[in-house]
Amino acid sequence: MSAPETYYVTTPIYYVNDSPHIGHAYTTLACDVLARFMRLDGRRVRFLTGTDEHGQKVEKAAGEAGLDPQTFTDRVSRRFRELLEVMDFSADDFIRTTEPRHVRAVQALWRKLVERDQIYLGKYAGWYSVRDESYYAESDLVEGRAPTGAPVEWVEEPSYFFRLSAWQEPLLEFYERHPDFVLPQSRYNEVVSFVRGGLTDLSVSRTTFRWGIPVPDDPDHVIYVWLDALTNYISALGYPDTGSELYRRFWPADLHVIGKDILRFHAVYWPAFLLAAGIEPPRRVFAHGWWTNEGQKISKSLGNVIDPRVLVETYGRDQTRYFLLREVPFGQDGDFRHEAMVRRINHDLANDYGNLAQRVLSMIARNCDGRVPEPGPLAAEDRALLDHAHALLPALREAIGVQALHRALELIWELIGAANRYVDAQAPWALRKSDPGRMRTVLWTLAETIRHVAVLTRPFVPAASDRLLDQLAVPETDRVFAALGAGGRPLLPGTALPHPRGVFPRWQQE
RNA sequence: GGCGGAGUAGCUCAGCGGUAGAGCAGCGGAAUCAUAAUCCGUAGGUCGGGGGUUCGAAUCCCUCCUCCGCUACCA
Repeated sequence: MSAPETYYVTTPIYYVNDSPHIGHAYTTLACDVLARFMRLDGRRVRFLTGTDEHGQKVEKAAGEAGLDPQTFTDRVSRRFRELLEVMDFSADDFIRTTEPRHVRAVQALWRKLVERDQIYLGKYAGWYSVRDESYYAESDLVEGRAPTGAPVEWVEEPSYFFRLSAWQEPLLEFYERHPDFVLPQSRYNEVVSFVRGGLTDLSVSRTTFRWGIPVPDDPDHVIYVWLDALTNYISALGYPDTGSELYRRFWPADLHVIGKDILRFHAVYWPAFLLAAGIEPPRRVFAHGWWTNEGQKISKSLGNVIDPRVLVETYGRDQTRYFLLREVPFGQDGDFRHEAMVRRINHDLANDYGNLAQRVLSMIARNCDGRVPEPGPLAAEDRALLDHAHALLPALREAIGVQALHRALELIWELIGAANRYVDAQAPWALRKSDPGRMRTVLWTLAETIRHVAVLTRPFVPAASDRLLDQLAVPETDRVFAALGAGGRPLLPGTALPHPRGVFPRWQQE
């Protein structure tokens, strides 16, 4: 038996300057679904998230809170770790940039770059925005501020530079050879046109603050936060020990999921650093969009920040997960609206899905002695529904392969719709008297279809899916994709089923 | 200024050379197994404006308008 395929997916590490909000939850959610899907599909998965804890902003924020940076950072980092529980995220590792394993990796990468003559000592003079962690040319400034509106300060200091300019052509070749390195497509175009526009060497060290990883052999300098942060993707695999099991198995990463605001760092700087160090770049960077709140841009000053904790408490964990993934094509911006959320909960989850299960399981409970019915010969309509169910997994693989999470859900709901139509067309409640044998065949076909749906919704709405699988008495070991399809492990007639209970309650007007 | 994308039913969007589509909302009906949940029917919208190519254009070309993203520059 050959080794299972692997899958390495990451979130960005979240900056501890901020508490977790819907944006963080959204990114990690997407990764969680992908990780769960791949695990159920038999792949060996590594799902990484964590926190980015260095930099001037953190140093300042800690000072304002009257704490030393490490204490401050411990505190905020914990909140991000707690988000995993809140949203039911299945991360395999949580990395912090203040951990020794990470510091060691960053310094090793730095040394590697120096060794390969990719870093040189120069002098930096220019405008720097602490808030953006970014430099701006004089010409970028708008009324003395960064184009983002952030305040800037004049910085003049010795600095190490990374020879980014030397990587313009290699990067362009790399993009050309990997046309799906960046998704969505429009982001790929942006990246390519940015690099075509010319790259200048990148300042990669600071002497103006201390809270960071010291430059090896020159402790006056602290390593640029992005070089520091991006390295987490390999430090979590044990870099610089490239012979380690984790590293060999999982690098290069299959996917970095990010928000669109940090695309340049991931699609330009990161592959440039890696190419310069002789390390293979990741396979894909997917940049998703932003959420607005009831049509309004989300900002702290507006006070309309969405706390994932509140969403989960208000609407439910699976409901929140479903809404975020279904409401908006993954990659586009979305609008969070209470009304839309309620519609998704009641229509998609309670009515279409939950009620399908409930009506079928109730009929089985009442008319089949609470056991999986014994089907007779299958009619064409039965086969058609089962064929649809069996064909779903390959279709989902395709959608998931390009991170079309919304499309995957759409495909599943097409089967749910077909199953509801089938119930009405077959009218098993009428068959109860006219043809009980036929009724049992219909109910078995439906139960089997629901089994497929429940297994396939596990990555998206894990808890509810499992509650449904409990009701179908599907053993833990059969709740995987290998148990689906024509050669799978169908429900066994005669199996006793627990009393049916709804898995997706309707949202009640409060 | 440059590059890219978008403007299609009330809303969100798909279609991308061959007599205008989906979901949601709305309207009418059927059914009654079920969380009053389902199913069926119903969309008369100059496909942003104008011009062109074609037997035929949301669909190709030109042009204009509006919006969005990336990027550059002037000051």
